Amino acid sequence: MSKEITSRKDDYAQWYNDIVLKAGLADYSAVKGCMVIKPLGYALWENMRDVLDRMFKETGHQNAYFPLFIPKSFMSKEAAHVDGFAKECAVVTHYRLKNDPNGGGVIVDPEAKLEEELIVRPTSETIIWNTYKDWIQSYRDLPLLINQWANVVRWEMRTRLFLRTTEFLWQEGHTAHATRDEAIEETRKMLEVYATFAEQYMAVPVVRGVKSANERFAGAEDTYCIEALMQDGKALQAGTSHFLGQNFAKAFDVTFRDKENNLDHVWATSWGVSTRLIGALIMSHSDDKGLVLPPKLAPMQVVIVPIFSKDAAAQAKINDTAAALMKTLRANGVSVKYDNDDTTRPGWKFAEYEMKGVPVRIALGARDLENNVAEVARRDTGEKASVSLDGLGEHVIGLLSEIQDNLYNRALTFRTENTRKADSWDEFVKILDEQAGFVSAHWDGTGETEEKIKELTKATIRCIPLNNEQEAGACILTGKPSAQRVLFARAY
RNA sequence: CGGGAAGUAGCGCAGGCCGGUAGCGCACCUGGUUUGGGACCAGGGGGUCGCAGGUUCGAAUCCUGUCUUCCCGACCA
Repeated sequence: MSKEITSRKDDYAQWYNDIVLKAGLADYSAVKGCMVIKPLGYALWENMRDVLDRMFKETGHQNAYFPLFIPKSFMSKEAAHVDGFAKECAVVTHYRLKNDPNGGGVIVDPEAKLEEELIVRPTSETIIWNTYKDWIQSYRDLPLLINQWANVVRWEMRTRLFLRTTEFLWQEGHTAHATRDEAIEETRKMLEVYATFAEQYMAVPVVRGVKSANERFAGAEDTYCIEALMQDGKALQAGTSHFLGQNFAKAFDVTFRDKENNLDHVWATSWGVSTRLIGALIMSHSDDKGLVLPPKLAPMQVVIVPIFSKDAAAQAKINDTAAALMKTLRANGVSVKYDNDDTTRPGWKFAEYEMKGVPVRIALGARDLENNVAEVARRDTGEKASVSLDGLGEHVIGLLSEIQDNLYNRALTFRTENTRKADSWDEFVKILDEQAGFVSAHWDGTGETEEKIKELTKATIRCIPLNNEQEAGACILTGKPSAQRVLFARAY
């Protein structure tokens, strides 16, 4: 296997693939469009999931689980929803195989055709709302705040590791409320949970905003989103939170009695983030040496690499020093590994842990111990320093926190530098072609104009930022009046 | 489904025009020396050259067909 990875600047897509494959996050699988998430990738997902799950519970949500299969008829109950998902559904038509009477392998048993086909969930609104009908009778049953950790399948034409796979892992929250305002508040609250997670844990700065009608979730009244900017200047939708109005409640007839005994449909939200976040993480921080992980999510935060010594006493001292350091770090909740594998050499280990994104590496050799120091290398900047063994544990803990902050600040600076205002069509196109990034520009508010801009430039409206500054202007394409700028970009 | 490219060892590739013993790098196995940025020496294992036909004394190589994969579009978290 080649040890080199393609440079970010030469071929960003290839660089991204190299990182995923060579750092050992995931692999292509036997099933086209699906991927195998390898232990490192899965450990990362577990860490993300643990933090998010805690945040969901702190905001009053409970986990539940709904079926993988959805009766086909459910999909047609909400008109916009079926329009959005019909083109990418996997369908189960039979429930049995049999030996091929003509020899060879097995065939689908034609006798075993399902009366009603089952859809492999592309998202669970329909099956969940069909269930909520039975769970909700009274305002006393509200709000209903449920989250599900699950896999979903969307039969996409083209896939990319983590960013768009046929099957992916995610969480989907589905809530029901007595009032419109309460549901909107929930939608915004969960958006803020996502934004906090992205910024404080992933160290990825995000723009909180609302989608234009064209980009809205199929069946939503409003789609809120967090948008991040990747290192190649393309935007990535990192999470969405939808205000569903009463659309699904009406489609599945979910009603409740309020305190005055009036009957009304409930108000709904849904929100989700997926393994795509791992793609966002990679494309925000990593470099030509491989993955760079934020300390708060890294499965391994510190690795200690011994420089073996032939002198048994010196070697024993190296082992003892490492053991003491590990004890201190573990007592402080830091995950640390002592890599005393003697079949690979230090240089190989250095490169390997850089590829895997381990935030801090400590090298311990006889020469260091004579001077009562260790070599401490940080992954984010590549800096190496000799640090005294006295208080090394505290130093490392501080360094992890510093790396976390540095990654966020670096990404924020990148985004700030790559967010530009355009006031004319020429300027708009020029920025997209020559510099990429977010472009803040006036738009006349119509779907037709948005569509036209997408056709001409491949750029879409990523969002209308929340608390957007109101400013009179003219649409960059049509010149019609506009009350505010919106954020455009080419996107994943 | 349109437009490109490629299928040869686990991975990455050469060979192909000009048909004649199937090669290289990495990885793997054994033994030894090593260990401060992807070690070195010696030895070893592994391939019906995508598949099916054809031409030929002889095909990885030429011809025909076919299948698959990847990249670029349409679709999208």
